[in-house]
Amino acid sequence: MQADDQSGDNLMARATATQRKTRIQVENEGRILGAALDAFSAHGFRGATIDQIAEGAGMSKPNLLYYFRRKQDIYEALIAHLLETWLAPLEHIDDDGDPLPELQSYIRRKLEMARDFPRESRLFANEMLQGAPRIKRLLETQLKSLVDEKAKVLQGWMRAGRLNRVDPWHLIFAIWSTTQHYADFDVQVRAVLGPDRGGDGRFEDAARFLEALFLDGLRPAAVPAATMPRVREI
Amino acid sequence: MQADDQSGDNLMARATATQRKTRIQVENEGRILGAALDAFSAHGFRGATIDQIAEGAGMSKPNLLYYFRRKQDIYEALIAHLLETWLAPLEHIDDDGDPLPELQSYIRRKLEMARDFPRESRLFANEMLQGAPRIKRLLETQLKSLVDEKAKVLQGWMRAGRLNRVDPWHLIFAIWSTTQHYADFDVQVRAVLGPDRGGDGRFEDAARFLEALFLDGLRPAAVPAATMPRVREI
DNA sequence: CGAAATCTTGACTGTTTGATAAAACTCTAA
DNA sequence: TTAGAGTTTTATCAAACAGTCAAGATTTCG
Repeated sequence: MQADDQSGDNLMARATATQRKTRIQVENEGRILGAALDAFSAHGFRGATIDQIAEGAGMSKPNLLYYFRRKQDIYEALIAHLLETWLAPLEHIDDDGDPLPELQSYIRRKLEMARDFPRESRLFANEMLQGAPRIKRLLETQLKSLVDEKAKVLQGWMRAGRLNRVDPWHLIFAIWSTTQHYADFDVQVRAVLGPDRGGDGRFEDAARFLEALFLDGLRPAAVPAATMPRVREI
Repeated sequence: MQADDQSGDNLMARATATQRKTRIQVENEGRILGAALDAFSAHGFRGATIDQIAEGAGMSKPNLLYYFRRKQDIYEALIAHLLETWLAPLEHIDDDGDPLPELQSYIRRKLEMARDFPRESRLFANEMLQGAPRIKRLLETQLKSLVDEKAKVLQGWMRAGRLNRVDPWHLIFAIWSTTQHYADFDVQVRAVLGPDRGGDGRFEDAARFLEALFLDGLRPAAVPAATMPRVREI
């Protein structure tokens, strides 16, 4: 652990004690973070500029810097908030549930996030492309332990013959990559599908395809009953 | 097609006619493009700086600008070269081959590219994240027609009962995303797999997993012979 | 109301960045 | 060997950039 605990909250510095947020503060910070999400998700940390964000938020640069003292503070506020929501669906996978429905709803949720929060997905992708300099430690601790935990759930299902035996870590990677692809590579997806199929229906088509791929691909094979435990009802 | 055919070759401009490249030219352009690939793939077009690239190439900034007059020229030279190599594996899919082996070798080739050319993969990803401003037209024409062509090959196999019926376009997206994930999200993959499994063996594990996922998932289902054409020998 | 707290702005600073000009140097081929 | 093509460097520029400051405007609340 280290001591770089800047919580994007520079107002604390000038106030003597912790204090409630003003109406204007809430409003402006929201506008700033929204504009910053646009900028950072499209151009990365270095490529985005404060002027650009300020313009997107409809305020002057010094005014923006009144709420977030440094460019980094805005970025870190976004990243911190991002990680929370980004991992929620994975946490939701339930050991007591049935394998295929659990995976199905996980895939669906991740795909919905790609559809509804594409900027967040791109921000995350951008951070990864840069080598995750700001969150590498978090990935190695928080993320790793969460994924390890869920991988063991999947392994349990596989041992019970309720799921085809594959590497559970790589399975999770595959679900991440295929779903997030529809946010991160949206331009490409639209361009390749063309005006007809690249419209709003593309997410439903993707959902259908991904369920076919993962669920059929992972359904336990029909093998002689002697060599493998019976599949439970689903 | 359009007329923006700047082939990153600004030396033509000052020479009266097309001329052969000097030893030094070849050497320096190579060093520049290598350093630029590092910079652009990690920080995107806006985030990368000429100074950074010049330093990576071991030369002064004005010297670099002698070979490529503008930052954009370097970037465009990279992108142009990238698209060629990036689509080669897809073109290689053979209508006359057998479905599963063809897919298997395509997946393997794409995964090898993620392993051997991660910077190229990240450069491409970065361009996508920014909305592909410089190659959108190419995606809509060249890429689309190539993917359409191969999707029809897959559809033919599906109609013949040699491949499970899924959306072929989304199948191609899935292969792209899962394989490129190992280049673009490399930090995350390493962090999650940990020091033990995140080493050099991760690509072989990934290959094993992806083949299990795609090939088992796409193998034609065992259905009554009457309802579906017989599977050809493979 | 009116004073304190909060918010906004214009003007500014030092630095980085993309790009240019011209002089100086090096290589190459006749 | 030497003229000229090709290469490198020094010096420089204007714009873009992150961030500061103090003064003015607005909101909040007793």
